Amino acid sequence: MLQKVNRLAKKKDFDRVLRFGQGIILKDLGLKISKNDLPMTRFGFIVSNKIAKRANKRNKLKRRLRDIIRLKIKEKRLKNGLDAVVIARQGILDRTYLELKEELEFGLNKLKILN
RNA sequence: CGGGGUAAGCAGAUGGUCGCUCCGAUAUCCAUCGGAGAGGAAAGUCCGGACACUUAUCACUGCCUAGCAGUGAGUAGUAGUGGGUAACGCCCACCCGUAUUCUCGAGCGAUUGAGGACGAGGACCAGUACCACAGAGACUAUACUAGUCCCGAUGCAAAUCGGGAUGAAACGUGAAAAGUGAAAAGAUGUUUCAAAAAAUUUGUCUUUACUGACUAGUCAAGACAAAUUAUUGCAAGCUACUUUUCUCAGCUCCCAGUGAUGGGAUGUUUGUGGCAAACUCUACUUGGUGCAACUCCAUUCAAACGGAGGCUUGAGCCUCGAUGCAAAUCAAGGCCUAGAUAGAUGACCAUCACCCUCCGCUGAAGCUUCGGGCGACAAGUUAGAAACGACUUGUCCUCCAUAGCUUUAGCGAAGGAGGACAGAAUCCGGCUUACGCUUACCUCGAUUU
RNA sequence: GGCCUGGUAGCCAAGUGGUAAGGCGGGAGUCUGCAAAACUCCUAUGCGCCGGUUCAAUUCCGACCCAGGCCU
Repeated sequence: MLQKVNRLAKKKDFDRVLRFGQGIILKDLGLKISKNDLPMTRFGFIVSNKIAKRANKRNKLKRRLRDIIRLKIKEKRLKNGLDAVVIARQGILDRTYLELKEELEFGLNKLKILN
C-alpha cells in the first residue's frame, strides 16, 4: 500500500488529472499525468466494473499495480510534483505481475517522468 | 465408483525482501517498540429489527396540550395449531394431507406398530368474476331448432306471422358433468340377439306391354338381397328415475388435548363442480424514509464543497449449570475480538506438507481392430448322374501378433501442471444463491462378487 | 452503500390465464428496357433462466441471471 501522502484521493484531483492531464494509452493500461505544486507525487488507480464483476478481482489488480508504483517511489526513480492516474483496460486480468510491471515501466518511460 | 441431502469441522504452514491501517508506550514531530487486523457466505438486497429524522393517508376520541395514547377506515403483508424471539415470511414441536403407503418390523391373514420424504396447509353455504376448444349443459343444468297439436291475426284457399303446449337420446365431449363411491331391489328407455310373419323403399335379374328399332327408357308382375318400421321376450348389455343399506363430508352430544385435531355415540334431520399464487371475506401484523439517515464544527447573507462525530461493548463470544421434547430462556464465572474512506488487512520469491484431479511408466483383464495360421459351416469351380477330395470366396471359433479404448493394481524423488467460492463499509437475526476438502449418517444410480 | 425500472423474431415493439398484433428487415414474384417506388405472397428454433399454483403460464407467485437509471 502506498503511504497516505502518495495517494490521490479526492474526486476533484481525479477530475483535474483526467481533464487536463497528458496521457498515453497502452494495450492493457491508460496513464494520465498532470502537475501539482506539491513536493511529492501522488497516484490514483481506476478499475471499473467492466473489467471484472467481482470486487476481489478488482482489488487484487489494484494491489498489484500499487505495489509496482510503491517500489518505484521507494527507489526514488520518479520525479516529484506530479499527479498520475492509472486506468485499467479490458483484458488486463490475464496479465501476470511481470507483464504488468514491464508495461507500466514502458508507459512511465514514454511520459519521461522517470529519473 | 459416481450423484444428492443432513449435521459437524477446516478455510495450508514456515521463511526472506518490501509495505498498509488502528491502538498503547517512549518520544515530540522524524521515528522506535509492542499488540490487533475479513467471511461462511463479508455476496444477492429477499424479509425482519436496532438506531436516526420526519407527525407522518384521513377522521374521531382521551390525557391534557411539549407531545403521547387509543378507535375506525385506508395501504401493504402473512395464513393448519401451539411455542420461541426485539421482530419476522425465520426456527422448534405437534396436527392434517399426499397415502387403500415410500421404507423397516410383527402377524397365516384381515390388520397393526415405528420411521423417513414432500406440502404458500384459512374460507367458494357472504357476494362478484372466470372456466378457452369440444359439449344439450361448465352452475337458476338439460336450452334451441325441425316435427306434431291448439289458439289468434291476415287471407277464398294454400300459406305466413305471433303465442301456448308437446318435443328423441344422454351414448359421448371435456381437465372437470351436478355431494361421494359401492351393493341390492324395483322400474323406464334403448341396443344387440332370437322368433314369427307383414308392409314400405332401394338394388339386381327374368318375363310381358309400349316408345319406329335397340344392348336405351317407362309401366306391370315375379324371384333374390339389403335397409327401415311395427309385434313378442324365456335372453344379454347399458341406463334416466325411485327405494334401501353402507361409505364420505357436515351438524348435535360425550371423552382426550392449551389448540389444530383425534376417538366414540346419535340420527336420516343436512348435502351444488373447479378456481382465492382472481377480486373478496375472516383473523393477525402494519406510518414513511433510510447511516449517501442524522448531529456538530468551520466558512457563508444563505447554502454547497470540507472536517469530525454517528462507528463498533454488542439481542457479543467462551466455559459450566438449571428449565424445556425442542427452538430457546435464565443464572454464575471469564474475555474484549477489524474499523478502512479512490477504500487497509497485502505484493513478490523460496521451501515443506497434504490430499485430490490430469498428464507419465510397468503389469493384468475385457472390448474393438490391420494382418497371419489350424479347424468347422455355406456357396461356387474342378465336374461329368452323384459323392469324397482339392481350390476360391464369405461367416464363425480359437491361437499368435499390431494399434486403440476402458477398468484395475503397482511405481513414482524420473518428472510436469493445477488448488473452491469469494473482500467488511452503521450494526444485528434470518432466508436465498456460489463453493473446495475431511468425518459421520441417510438416499439414488451403475458395475463387480 | 441504498433505492427503482426493464428483458417478447436480426432491430423497434403491442399484448393478455386459452399457443402471440404490427412495423423495419430478409426471400420470391408482378410491374419496368433496367432499377427505385408500389403491390402480392412467403419467412423466422421468438416471451431471459429455473421451479411452483392451475386442466392450461409469455401473463400469477418465488428464486436466479443480465441490462439500465436515480440518491452523493
